[in-house]
Amino acid sequence: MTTGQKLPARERLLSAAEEVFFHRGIRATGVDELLRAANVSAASLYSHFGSKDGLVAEALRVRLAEWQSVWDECAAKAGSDLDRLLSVFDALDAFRDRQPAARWCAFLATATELPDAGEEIAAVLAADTALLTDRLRRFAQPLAGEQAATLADDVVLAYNGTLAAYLRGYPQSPVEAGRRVAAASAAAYYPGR
Amino acid sequence: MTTGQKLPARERLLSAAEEVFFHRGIRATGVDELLRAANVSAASLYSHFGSKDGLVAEALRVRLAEWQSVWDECAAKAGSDLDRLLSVFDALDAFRDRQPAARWCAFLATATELPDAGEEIAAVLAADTALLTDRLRRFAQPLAGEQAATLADDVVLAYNGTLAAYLRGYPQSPVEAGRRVAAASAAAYYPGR
DNA sequence: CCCAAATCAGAACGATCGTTACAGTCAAAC
DNA sequence: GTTTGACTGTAACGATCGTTCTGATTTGGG
Repeated sequence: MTTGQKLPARERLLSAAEEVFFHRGIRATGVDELLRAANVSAASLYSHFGSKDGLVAEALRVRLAEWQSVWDECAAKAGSDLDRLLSVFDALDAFRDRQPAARWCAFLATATELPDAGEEIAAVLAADTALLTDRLRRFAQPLAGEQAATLADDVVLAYNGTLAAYLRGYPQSPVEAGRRVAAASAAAYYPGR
Repeated sequence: MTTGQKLPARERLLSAAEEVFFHRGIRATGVDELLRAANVSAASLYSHFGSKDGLVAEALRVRLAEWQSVWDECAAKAGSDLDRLLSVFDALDAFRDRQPAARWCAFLATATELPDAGEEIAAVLAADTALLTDRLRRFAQPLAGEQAATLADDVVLAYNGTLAAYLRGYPQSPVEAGRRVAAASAAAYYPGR
């Protein structure tokens, strides 16, 4: 089966939600299909999460926390200011290695699938963008000084483009291309060059 | 009303589909809601397009043709090889001026919303990517020579990132940032520098 | 052992989905 | 003036949606 049998129902639900919602799509996956994948009864879902949207929100929160911790590790390994700025691409590689389920970015996909999402879901999507921008602005500061915010914009854009490349199927090596583009952008901000 | 009353039903359907499918979402919009927006009866929809998916596919084909023609105009105005390569961003500005309906990219949004889309829809999405890559590789040739394909990859990635920026709400000026990123990438390929 | 919490299977709810059928209306073409 | 074709409004189809309910079964701690 897709999920270990001995975990409590709550964990099985989150695990199945990650697999099926972010791979086949949230709206494309009925609750019954999810329950079958998680090997869980309907009552368990609604007692734990209140609604399908509640489960989606919690799955997104879990995913955001894991993404942040993976990025933490990659950023800590960076040997230079530039490496630290580009560590978001290392994190993308590492994250996708252990989460091969999602077709592209779970947060952007959710924003597309649920344009009228409740505030609980919207808050997680906003937190993802906030994590990205805050951290990249901090990492860009030693490289670009006063222009750190603009360089961060460039890296976010390259990051967006890398994620969308998984969806489009082009370019074929998204992280490689994204890192190259981000590095070229960063080079333009080096003082004295 | 949203649509002129004197156009034939087929045109009203396509116009409403563009507005409502690509703004509120395809799955989020029921057929009944679309029929009300188009001021058309259900029988007209199914006699003209066969199914909801058929209408989606035709709306995407129309949109792709318009996008291509807008890009044609912008590319023709380019004053240099670099301008021609970056004209895809001018086209994005021009296209979104007259099509303020879509939340971000109709093709990538459809790929997200309908991961199991039929081949009719999938063909239009593939055609969009093919248009993008073929043209950008041609435009990149005078700038990057043998590395034209790689430069085209970079520009596609910056273009992807620009589109996704509309969805994420960041960076706040997507086209401006996308153009800047693409230009920085292109500069790295100039021969003799 | 016993109690209480967790979880189960399964039926059923009303709502909405995409689609089809039916009969009536209108305008132009012959 | 009649015929034809496009289009209309409305009702209904079966399927699926998210959710709730009932009642039995399992499970772990005192």
